[in-house]
Order: sequence, then C-alpha cells, then structure tokens
Amino acid sequence: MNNEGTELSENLEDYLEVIYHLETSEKVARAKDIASNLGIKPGSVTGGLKALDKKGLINYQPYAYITLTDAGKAIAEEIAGRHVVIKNFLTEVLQVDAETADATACRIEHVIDKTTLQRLNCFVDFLSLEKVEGETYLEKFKSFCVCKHTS
Amino acid sequence: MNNEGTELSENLEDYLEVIYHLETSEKVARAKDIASNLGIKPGSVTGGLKALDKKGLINYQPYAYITLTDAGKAIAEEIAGRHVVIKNFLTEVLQVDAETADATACRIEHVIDKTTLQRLNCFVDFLSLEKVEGETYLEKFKSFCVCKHTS
DNA sequence: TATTCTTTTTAGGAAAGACTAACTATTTCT
DNA sequence: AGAAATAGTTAGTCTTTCCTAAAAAGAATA
Repeated sequence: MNNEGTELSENLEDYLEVIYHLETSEKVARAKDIASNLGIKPGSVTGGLKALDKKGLINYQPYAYITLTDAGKAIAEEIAGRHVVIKNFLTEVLQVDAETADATACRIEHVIDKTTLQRLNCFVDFLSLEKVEGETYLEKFKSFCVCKHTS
Repeated sequence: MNNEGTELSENLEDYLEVIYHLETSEKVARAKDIASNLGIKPGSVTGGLKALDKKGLINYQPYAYITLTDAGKAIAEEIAGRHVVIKNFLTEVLQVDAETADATACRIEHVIDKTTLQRLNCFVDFLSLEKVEGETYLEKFKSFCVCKHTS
C-alpha cells in the first residue's frame, strides 16, 4: 500500500538524498540527473517520484522540476548527515579512499541506528581531537598501521 | 538468469550464513529453521534453496536435509567472518548492545569491501591491544565517553 | 500397519524496482 | 513560429522476494 505513514525503503531514501544534493548543488533536480546519479535509466525514476510524492516528501508534477517538501528535506538532511559521519570515519580513521568510502557510506547510512551513529561520531571526535603524548589518537593509529605494514 | 557465475544477492548470502550456523550448532539445517532464522515463512525458503543449489553452493534434494557444498561453505565462512569483525567493533569499541550489534553487522557485512574490513579489524586490534600511559586505547576512549556523558 | 502430526513443496499472487520501446512535452534554434 | 533536439512519461515485461493456502512427503505413534 506504500502510503505516507510507511517506512521509507532504502531505495527511496537514496532518491531523496540525490534530490537533496541536486537541489543544493545544481539548484534544480531533474529526472535525468536523478537517474544518472542513482545509476538507473530515466524511465525508471517516475515510479519512485510518484511514491515520494504520495508520501508527501517531494513536490511532483509531470514535466516540472522536482523539489523537496519540508518533510522530505528533513529526512534528506538526516540521511545526508549519516552519510557524512560514516564517510568521515572511513576516510579519516580507516584511511579508505574517498570513492570507496562514499559507496560504502551510501549503503551503511540506511542500516545504522541513531545511537550507533552517535557513538561513531563521538569516536571520530575522540580520535582526532584528543591527544596523548603530544599526538592525537588518530596519529598514533596511523603510526601503528605503518609499523604493521612495513614490518 | 540467476546462474552460478552471478554475484550472490544479500538475501542469498543470508541464507548461506544461516545454513552455516545451523550446520555447526544444530548439526543439521532444516527448512523450518532456516525460515525462522531468516524471519520468513517456511513456504518462502524453497525458492532460495533452489537458487543456491543451482549456483552449486548447497546440496539440495526435496525433503532432504540441506548441506553446504565446499564452495558454499567457503562463502559462508567468509561472510560469518565479516560479521564477527563488524560486531566486535560495534560491541567492543562503540559499546553497542549485543542485539543491535548483531542486527547491524548482519546488514553491513553485505556491503563492506575486503580492505575496509581488514582495516577495521586492524583498528580494533590496535585499540584493544596497544597501550599508552598504562591503558589500552580502548580504555582511554571509554573514559572519554564517560566524561562527555556526565559533564 | 494405518492414522495422525509435522515438515516441505507447489501454486498462485503481490509489491518493489529496474528495463526497453514508444509516445508526449518542453526547449532550443533557426 | 516551426522543426529538431532533449527530456519526461507510459506501458508492458522481468526478476527477486515475500506471502498464503493447499497438497504431498515423511515421521511418529497407536
């Protein structure tokens, strides 16, 4: 039945996130760009847009630009926020390359709960801000990695 | 076409993992238990089992016990291994409760790549084995958390 | 052994998501 | 404005994965 009360699928969360990024970076979200950002064909997006419209998360009129409603924007921002926290952890702590980190964050952002995310965030702060023996914990870890890989 | 060469879906990875756990803990994997472990109805598993059989990952005969082939076992062990690494990080480092950690690990295990996993593992080692000022890094982090949450 | 209970499979159906091809709007360019 | 190019939608199909209900197989027991 897919109505507004229902949970969003990971899929629709991705739509929302892409629309959000397009709105902020390109000023406007077009079906074509949504499709290419999601890696799907243009013909496939209409269904998703209708679903989001029915849930009250986007303003959708055939052939018009797509905009997020306030509700949609709130959700999109939340998802984008999760993405950033996860990506930070992956790139800054685990030293994963940016592209892989983005792809991985894009998946994990849909399955991580609020408190886990909070702790992850707190943890990254700890590692990059707190110091022991004149170094951040993160720097200590990096040295540790180097040692392991060169010994 | 769903043949043997194809990538496994997350879904089928879960089947494999459950069968693996049943084989090791219960000695035998029955459709009924696979269903309940996956949280689906018994009538739904047959399809999955046939798919895994076609891919050569399980030995499936109608009405017989299900066993993993060597190929299936190798994959299942790999997935179970990913699960453990992720769960360890969640419980030991982020202090997530066991149940949430399991649920989360169960999702992340399908989307994390090899090198990211390796680094995560290395990182948990670093935190729980290396010491500064007489404490492990992990202990340092726990104190840091306590301070943050009580101040 | 025959009946009953449990387990598994079949069959039919639904929902989500993607594809292609054909069609319709909109925009752009002359 | 009219033609051409671009963009968006529709319609029909496919796959995956789940569901329910009914049928079949196997196991257990009187």
